[in-house]
Amino acid sequence: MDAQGLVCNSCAIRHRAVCGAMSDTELLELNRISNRRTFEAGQIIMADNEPSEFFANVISGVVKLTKTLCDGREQIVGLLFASDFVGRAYRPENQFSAEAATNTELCCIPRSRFERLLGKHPDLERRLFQHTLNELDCCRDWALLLGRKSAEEKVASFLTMIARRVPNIGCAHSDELKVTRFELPLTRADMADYLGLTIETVSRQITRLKTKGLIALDANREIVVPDIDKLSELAHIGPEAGA
Amino acid sequence: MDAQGLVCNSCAIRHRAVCGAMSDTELLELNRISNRRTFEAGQIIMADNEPSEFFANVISGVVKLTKTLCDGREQIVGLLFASDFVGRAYRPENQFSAEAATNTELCCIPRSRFERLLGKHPDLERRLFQHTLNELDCCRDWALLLGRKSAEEKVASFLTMIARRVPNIGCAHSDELKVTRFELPLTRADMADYLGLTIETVSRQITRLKTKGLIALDANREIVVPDIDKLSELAHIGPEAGA
DNA sequence: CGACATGTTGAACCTCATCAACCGACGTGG
DNA sequence: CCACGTCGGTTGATGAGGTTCAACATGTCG
Repeated sequence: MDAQGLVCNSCAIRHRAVCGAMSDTELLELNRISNRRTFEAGQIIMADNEPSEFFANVISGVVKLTKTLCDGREQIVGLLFASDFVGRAYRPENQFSAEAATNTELCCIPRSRFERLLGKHPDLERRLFQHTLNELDCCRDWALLLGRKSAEEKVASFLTMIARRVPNIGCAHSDELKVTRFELPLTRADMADYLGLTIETVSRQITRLKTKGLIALDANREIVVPDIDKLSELAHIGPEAGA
Repeated sequence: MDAQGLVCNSCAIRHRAVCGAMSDTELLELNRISNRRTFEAGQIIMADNEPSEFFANVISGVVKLTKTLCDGREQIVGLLFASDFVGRAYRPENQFSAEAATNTELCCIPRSRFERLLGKHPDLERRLFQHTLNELDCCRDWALLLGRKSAEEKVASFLTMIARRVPNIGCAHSDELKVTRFELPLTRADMADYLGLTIETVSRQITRLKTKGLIALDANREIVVPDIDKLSELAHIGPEAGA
């Protein structure tokens, strides 16, 4: 039974998440074995190379997947947003750790039960497969960014991606003027780890974009983008890439 | 019917490729709809953002997946070796182009027929899914490399990965002395595009490894690694990562 | 208030990119 | 047969883009 007594049926991410594959009756079954959990920013959800006993859907918040070298260098190899799936099917442990980047709400499902479900419902498995294919596409976009883009392009790419995937903050003129406004879900340190840069470089590039007039900061984490097209042009993002 | 009259049953990659999921009778079906094709080094197999009419298994050779920025910067976002799968299920086009890095032999299957097969054989789909999961793992390893490793570590990582995935060349002392010896399937330019470096840096790092005694060159493309453990130590590769 | 975390800015340094010259192998055509 | 161009690769000199180290600013919490 769901911890909060909520039913999957009314779940905010029901249609976009893997559960979108399931019929109402199947959802009842899923509902019985899933439970919501919250993680505070910084908490480890799944540890590197340790078996985890559950899978999860992200309901709200952002989860970062990180790899760490023995000498402490760190790289974020994936970001998960609402409706994304956490965990590695067919293998109990990941080769990276999953950590809450912000306060996060997850819908958790015990590993064994979910795998049984996968075996029974080909539609569910197919849906998860497609999710994985999309993740692979994103990862490859990111490889291009990490290997070939300048610091400025990296930061601009990151901001355009976040603008697309994070709920926008309404403001008076947002609709008429196409102003985009959102809260950064990551610290400068996390941004650096995601972009293959240092904190200082990220900070400098942000002030550079600011002086260029491409973005404005209402607070350290609150970004206003007057013209998202200009920003993404600077980012050298191909058609529909970036997330 | 297979072009060479070969049956899948006796295929060299039968057990490692996705077809490993299929029974003998199913293989007969697969055999009817598949055909072998060869591609010379440099030939495009699937073009960026263009629908391709077939999927394929790599039988021999190496295929590179590349993304190109509008200004010509290029990044290889994946390498495929024998038994790997080419193509994107559930979507006719890729967001990158697939190109033969060496002379390559592929086992091609028409897109529509293969997708019908996928629908009929959940085992096949599961197998392809697992293949995709592995590819995603590799891609994330590579993100760590691209984002956080030095040029020397990158080249060392690349060589250890290739040593593991490419058929080794036998030589007199290879067995007793644990000497690894293989042919590089990529030009320096391709290596640079894979590692997020320039040709010159790759070349310099190779000569550096040579003077350090970590590798030796019999020819430009023929690498001898006296002690693979030392090399992979320098590469800072975690447990079982790198491919 | 002080301690701590997050973020910005400055100066010096270093890795790697850039530009350029050069080498050897190979193929081609006069 | 040799001159020539091309391709893959190496090496050198130079400089720019990012890192590193350090100081400082701001905000939050006990």
